Amino acid sequence: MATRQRSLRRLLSGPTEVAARGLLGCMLVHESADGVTAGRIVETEAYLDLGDPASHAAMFKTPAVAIMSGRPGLAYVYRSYGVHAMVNVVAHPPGGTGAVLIRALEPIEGEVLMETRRRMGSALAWCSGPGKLTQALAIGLDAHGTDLLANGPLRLVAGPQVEHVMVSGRIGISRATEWPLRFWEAGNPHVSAHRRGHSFAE
DNA sequence: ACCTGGATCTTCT
DNA sequence: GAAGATCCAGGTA
Repeated sequence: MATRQRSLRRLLSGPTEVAARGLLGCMLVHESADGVTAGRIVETEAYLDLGDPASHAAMFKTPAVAIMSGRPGLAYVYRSYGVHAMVNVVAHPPGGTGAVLIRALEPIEGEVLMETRRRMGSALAWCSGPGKLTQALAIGLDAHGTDLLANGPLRLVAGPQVEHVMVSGRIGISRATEWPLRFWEAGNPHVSAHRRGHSFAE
């Protein structure tokens, strides 16, 4: 397992878009006071450096965003629409900038907790969106800066490579919408349903 | 100081 | 298909 975490560190130290694809199939685990919740990553988006007009790195110059240039594996967490927390994993080559937005999980552990936190009956509604999964796993802004590769309560765990990966433009943004930086596991029902069409296989 | 626009989700019609 | 909830950063003054 030390080996697995090492390979994750290596994955996250490469190009952000490669990391976004490689994170599919990995697990996001959170041990909170209430109990353990965990899910398998099935949808991601890459946000690049200053050359990516949709990336916070190019849009803001705040201390929080600066973490995108920090050590690969750190968590970049921010609030969206004043309501939702979004989790990103810092990933870029040495000296670079970039992060991967975790957009959807397939619930693996702690389903009862997830249902309680989400107050939604269907399992498909628990983690099928970036704002949903942070609520289901109880990930808040206080998680910002966490090293997800350290063995802490909030962590990433490497998993088998996903075989069938689909790619499309990123969604919910207004710039560089055609850049093929959204990745998901083909056919997985836990992928966010919003604007699912218009995609292509790699 | 004020205004605007989001990497969204839910609950309506 | 549309809009409200609700916060924060950046631009403009």
